[in-house]
Amino acid sequence: MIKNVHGNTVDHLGEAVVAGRYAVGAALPPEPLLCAELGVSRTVVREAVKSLVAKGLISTGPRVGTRVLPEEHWNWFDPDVVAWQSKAGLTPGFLRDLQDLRRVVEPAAMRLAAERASAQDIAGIEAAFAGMTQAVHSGGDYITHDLRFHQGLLRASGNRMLQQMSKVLSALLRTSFEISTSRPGGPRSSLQLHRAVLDAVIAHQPDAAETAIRVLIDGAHDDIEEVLASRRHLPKLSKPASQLRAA
Amino acid sequence: MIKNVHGNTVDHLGEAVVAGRYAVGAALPPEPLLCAELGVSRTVVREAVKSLVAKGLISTGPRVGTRVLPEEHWNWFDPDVVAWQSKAGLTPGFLRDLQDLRRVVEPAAMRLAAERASAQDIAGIEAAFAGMTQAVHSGGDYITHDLRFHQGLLRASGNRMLQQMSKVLSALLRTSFEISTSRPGGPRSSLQLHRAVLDAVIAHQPDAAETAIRVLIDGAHDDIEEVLASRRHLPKLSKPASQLRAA
DNA sequence: AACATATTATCGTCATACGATTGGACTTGT
DNA sequence: ACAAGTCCAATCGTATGACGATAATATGTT
Repeated sequence: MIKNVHGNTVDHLGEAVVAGRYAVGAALPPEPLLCAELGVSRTVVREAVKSLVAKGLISTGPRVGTRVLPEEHWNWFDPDVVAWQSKAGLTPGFLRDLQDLRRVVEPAAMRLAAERASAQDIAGIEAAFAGMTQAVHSGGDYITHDLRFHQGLLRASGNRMLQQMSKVLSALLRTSFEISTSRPGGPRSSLQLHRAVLDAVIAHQPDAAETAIRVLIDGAHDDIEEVLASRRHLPKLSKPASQLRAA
Repeated sequence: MIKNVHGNTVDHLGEAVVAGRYAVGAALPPEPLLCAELGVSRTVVREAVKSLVAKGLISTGPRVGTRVLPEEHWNWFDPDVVAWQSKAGLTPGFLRDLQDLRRVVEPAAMRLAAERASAQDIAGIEAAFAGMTQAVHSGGDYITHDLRFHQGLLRASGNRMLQQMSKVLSALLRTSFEISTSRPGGPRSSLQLHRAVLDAVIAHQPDAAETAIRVLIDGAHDDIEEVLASRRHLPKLSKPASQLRAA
């Protein structure tokens, strides 16, 4: 279980902060206490704290302690931060932000991809699509290939920043996937929609690519909104898969 | 000059990595050497290295050393990373990525801002605009207020991720500003364009807001492309202001 | 009551030592 | 000579102890 002390410590502290275990502006326990709690040396605690500082989660200072920064300082494009948030439970607000982002970014990225995608890009996306197809027909890890599919398309946009968003958006895609698989015929129809996007990109048709991805996104959007509406009384949506299957 | 050892060390190393002083995949000097170079203890070097690891710039391992990761791992939404890149010199490729991003994000964000902006948001943006106006007429720090203006609008979108992009986009805005001020009547006409955006947001008119920001963005876009085209023979565009004034 | 001063909790930095990992050199057997 | 297994050493990883630096709090003085 224990692999490397530093990584575990960063995850533990990062998770605790993102989950809201310490209020914004409040101080974490002093370093000696954290050492005792986690059973590691001060060296490890300090390096872990520095990592969280680098991600904008906390700030430190002599006498003032280690304090949780307001959320607007958190680096929401950091894969770790998003992972911790996902683990702690995706709040409706966070999901909505992700949906906004996706609706802004993916259509534009598809346009760029249709204009710029290289043969290598296409090959990678085709491979991902093949994996999705196989997963639907003969069983397999659909979500992984689905993520690769979207990641490949963003990469094909040839833009560093758009590319990086795939890491963040994958949190939304995962949730979306959990929902769509709970409906009859979800994956099969989804497969066609994905194919349409890829075909448009291959044919270098930005308009068609944008239209196709919009259909895909809107479907996922409606699914998620429906679930959010039906669960409005719950503060958080954690472990979406199990909750949805129970619904 | 020397404020805090850790911050200086992180900046020094981060700058060196982003500037390409060490090739991708190559190893930085071993920790003891870095200690000697920078005149700090190993503790400081290690914590600085951990910070860069947290930002996705490098990875470490026993015997393998501290190696520079491929650029796709770099966290381009981290304010520090962008700042180091700006300091090292904005490459044409980086500027183009930023322009793509801006053209994707800002119009959509203006729509959201027009729908959701609170009175407090508006007040902040008005204050920034007042600062811009004053800077144009009676002299002052135009760029700071300009950045606040755009930052305020992104904040008004009510979306955490869009909000964070202001930090990244400000690198582009700064460059754009340097260029526009070098043309006759640049700031004055720019002021009108900004006013149009703000008015549309206040009036809750998403379409008008999007149209207005597009005009603003396209103007900046053309300016930058023109400069990039005229300087195609130069590998990097660093210190754009002085270079442009000399042109 | 206002201001200057001392106290102290907490992080910041340094120094040293040893453990853990891994790439490369070395040895060995065929 | 070559392949496979073994050993070695470079480098990061972790632990410990000490002292300096900083800023909030308490204290004292006018």
